[in-house]
Amino acid sequence: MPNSVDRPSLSRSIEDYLKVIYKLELESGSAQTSAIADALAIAPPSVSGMVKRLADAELVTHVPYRGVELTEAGRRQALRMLRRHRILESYLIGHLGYDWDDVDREAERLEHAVSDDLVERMAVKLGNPTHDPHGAPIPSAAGTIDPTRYLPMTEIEVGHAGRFRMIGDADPERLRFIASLGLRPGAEFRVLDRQPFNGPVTIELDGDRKEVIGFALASSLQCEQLEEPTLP
Amino acid sequence: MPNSVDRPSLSRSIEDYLKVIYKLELESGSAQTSAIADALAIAPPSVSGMVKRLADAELVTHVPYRGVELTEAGRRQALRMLRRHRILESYLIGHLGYDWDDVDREAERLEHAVSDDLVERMAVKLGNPTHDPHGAPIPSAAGTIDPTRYLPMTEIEVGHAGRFRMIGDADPERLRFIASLGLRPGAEFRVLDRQPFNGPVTIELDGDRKEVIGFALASSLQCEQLEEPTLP
DNA sequence: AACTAAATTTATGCCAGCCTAAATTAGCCC
DNA sequence: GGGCTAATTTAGGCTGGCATAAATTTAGTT
Repeated sequence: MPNSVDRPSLSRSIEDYLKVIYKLELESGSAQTSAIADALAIAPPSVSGMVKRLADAELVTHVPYRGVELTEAGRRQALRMLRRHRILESYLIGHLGYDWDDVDREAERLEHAVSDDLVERMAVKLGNPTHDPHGAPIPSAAGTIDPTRYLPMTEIEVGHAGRFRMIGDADPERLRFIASLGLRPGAEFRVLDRQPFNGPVTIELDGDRKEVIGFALASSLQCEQLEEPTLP
Repeated sequence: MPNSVDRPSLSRSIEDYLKVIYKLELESGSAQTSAIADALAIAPPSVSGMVKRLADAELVTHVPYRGVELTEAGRRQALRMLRRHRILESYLIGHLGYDWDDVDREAERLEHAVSDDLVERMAVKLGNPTHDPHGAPIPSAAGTIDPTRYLPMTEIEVGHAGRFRMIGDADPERLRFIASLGLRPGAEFRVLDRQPFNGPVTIELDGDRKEVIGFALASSLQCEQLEEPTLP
């Protein structure tokens, strides 16, 4: 089986664009120029230029003034980057003593440099995990990913129990705050109170009453709503 | 202690130039434009251009038409790269199952991406080694390096014993050949015969007679000549 | 239907790093 | 010291990837 070598190996920039476009499609269904520019902290015209190149390389399709969509090849590459990132995070935490909250920067640097071979070696050392320490699913080497969608904590109904599944965020400060509340992937809680407009959510966790504050925070906590309250 | 952050962090290209210039200075005492171009597999005019930028950044001094010399800052950066490379090689071999002979490519990619923090974490996991698996000395985090110079195997006198110390080469084929002879850093041998002009060297190793062939090969084997023959 | 605000694209320009071709310099030989 | 050769530098060009300013399109009023 002649490994699919001799693909031109994407530039660091292109890899970042694909990753961001993938995330935007997932979160909001579409990837618009200004959203990409925002996420990459560059000016919108620069995105227009790159989008042209990505479309030429058939990694995205582009409808002018409307936004961009990953092609099959583009999605494959994006998932490959996501796998690298999450395997790297897992390895750095598991084998090199990195903390939950500050591993993202390092993984971000390395994901553009490691070979597929090294990623797979790390995966083996980790026991081929399917989820990273933040609870996020790790795409398989073949490019498939667990499609389960969870709810933001802000949408779980008052009185219901929930299980915290993953944190879709990499900001160290937020991660530290979440960890300080005792929220880890798999943790079960009950929603005691909830303010409208994605306001604070009050939960009971491990017998304690805790307040989860801030729109960006509670809405980035991906949870599953449990049918039967587990804390009656 | 405000860590020396906010240095502009050298580009990948610049890091490669500094590494190559360091090696050339070490091997032949001077670093000339064409030698740099050769080592990096780029055209000489490109080197001229980069040398100008390196000189502007005070990483090298440049005497037109004469060559280039690392400044103190340049040498510091070169040693930092060497430390990264050798720690990475050691870690990949020791903890991720890489082989002696094909670890170089991976380390070469990673050395531009890893953070100093990660390098030091790997060094700790390895027990702060002073030499890598090829026998090459690893610069300290402070930027000092074991200055010991060994002899190429081709210069050890017939009848004398020697100790193999390090292989100054990364070519996988050569490394495999050397490994197949049983030559590992620390191995002791006796020179039985030696052809002039860096020709083949015949040695006795572990009781067997072996022939080390090829100029580039035997001369890249750095050895120490033992005063008292150990195999009488 | 026309006007306006916001998003997007086009037009230009800059820098890093590479290239080739042409000009320059160094080193050597007689 | 003149001339040849090899090494080096200058000149000019290209691509990737960013920027700003100006033009264009979309969408939401009214």
